[in-house]
Amino acid sequence: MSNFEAFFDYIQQISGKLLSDDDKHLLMEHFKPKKLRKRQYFLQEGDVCKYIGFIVKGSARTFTVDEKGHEHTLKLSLENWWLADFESFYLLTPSRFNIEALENLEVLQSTNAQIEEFLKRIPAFSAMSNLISQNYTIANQKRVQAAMSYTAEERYEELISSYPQFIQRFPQNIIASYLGLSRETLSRIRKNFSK
Amino acid sequence: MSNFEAFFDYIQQISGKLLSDDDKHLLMEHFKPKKLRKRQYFLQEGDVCKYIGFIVKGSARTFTVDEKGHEHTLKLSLENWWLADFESFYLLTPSRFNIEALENLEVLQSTNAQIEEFLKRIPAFSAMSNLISQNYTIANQKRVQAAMSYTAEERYEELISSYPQFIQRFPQNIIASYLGLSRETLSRIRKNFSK
DNA sequence: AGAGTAATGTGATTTAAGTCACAACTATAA
DNA sequence: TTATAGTTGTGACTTAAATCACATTACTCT
Repeated sequence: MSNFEAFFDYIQQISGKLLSDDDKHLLMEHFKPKKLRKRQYFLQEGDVCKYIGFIVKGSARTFTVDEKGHEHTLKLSLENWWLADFESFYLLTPSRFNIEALENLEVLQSTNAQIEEFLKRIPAFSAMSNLISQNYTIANQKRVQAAMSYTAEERYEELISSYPQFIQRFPQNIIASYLGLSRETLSRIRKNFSK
Repeated sequence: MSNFEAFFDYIQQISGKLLSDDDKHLLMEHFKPKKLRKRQYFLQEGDVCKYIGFIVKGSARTFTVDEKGHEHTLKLSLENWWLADFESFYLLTPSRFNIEALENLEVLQSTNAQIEEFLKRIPAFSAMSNLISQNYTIANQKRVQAAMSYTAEERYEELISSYPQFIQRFPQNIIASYLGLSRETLSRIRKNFSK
């Protein structure tokens, strides 16, 4: 099935290791395809994040809603990214986040217990996991730095250079909430930019 | 040596696995004790972060200086934490950060190549590493959320509840730069608080 | 012990960004 | 195809926090 081919390629490419036929069967057996339509929820605030999803097609955002009703987008996720609230997923605690499909979404999903199995039994999976952890750590560090040290304009420029796809693919109100800005401020920054 | 005892305890406690005598010898052979006096640098901007340190005693901060000369503290680190710019350490790229001892500092340090060896050869070390990655991911997620969604007051309250030690141990200008505030604003927030 | 440096407090002023309000435009769905 | 909801732009006003300036207090180093 083509979904899985892309997934296998991803694991092999990141890890630099090959998956055996047995490995592939194990993964196919325990990763379940799941489809969400635009605006459906992968995870709702208060629920435990039981599944981690590998995005085959589509996009999603992870966000909170504060007391004033403002949404704060923590993460935007595209094809070949992992989708979960890792805090809730690892610790099995209720999530403070919502994860919503921004476009029709196809994921391959599995549980924490299964992931532990894959890590033990599939060397390529384990190597991929370690590298992904590293990348997340690096990306998070950058994001913290940007949030703390940069002005609104600088954060927008940084986003354009790091994730140009986001600008194309997501509406401005989502981008604004990802950058920690009001949509009006983002609109004004864009106006200055185009000059 | 007592330095290593605390280190071994840490690994065993986090991983839930025991270190064999061989494991311990391997670690002692390749983790080198290093002392820094207050205000000395563990890492300077522009250098590659060749070493990761396990803090046995003391504290440090990871920070950048922007064009206006303002310092932004990304991370504060205490005993039993790991000290490195992970981006530079993993990728061997020049670091954008400085890491400075805030108090006299004792670390056990090792290189990326050695860490790879420990991960392969010491199950307790590998298990510890995976759990630490998880914890970092969770902590970073919280920090991003706080930076993006919370007001100055809320960030200060959150710090008090998450890391009360920080308030005792670090001067206010450092805390302010960690929270992404001017020192004056932090001073005023504290004034309100004590009422 | 005393000079020099670093850390903190506080008022006055400025500024970046948020908020509010409304208009214009663009999807989407019945 | 028209009604409805969602998205974007823009002006007027407000506000949280930064900046500037100076006083006070606490370290630390020889």
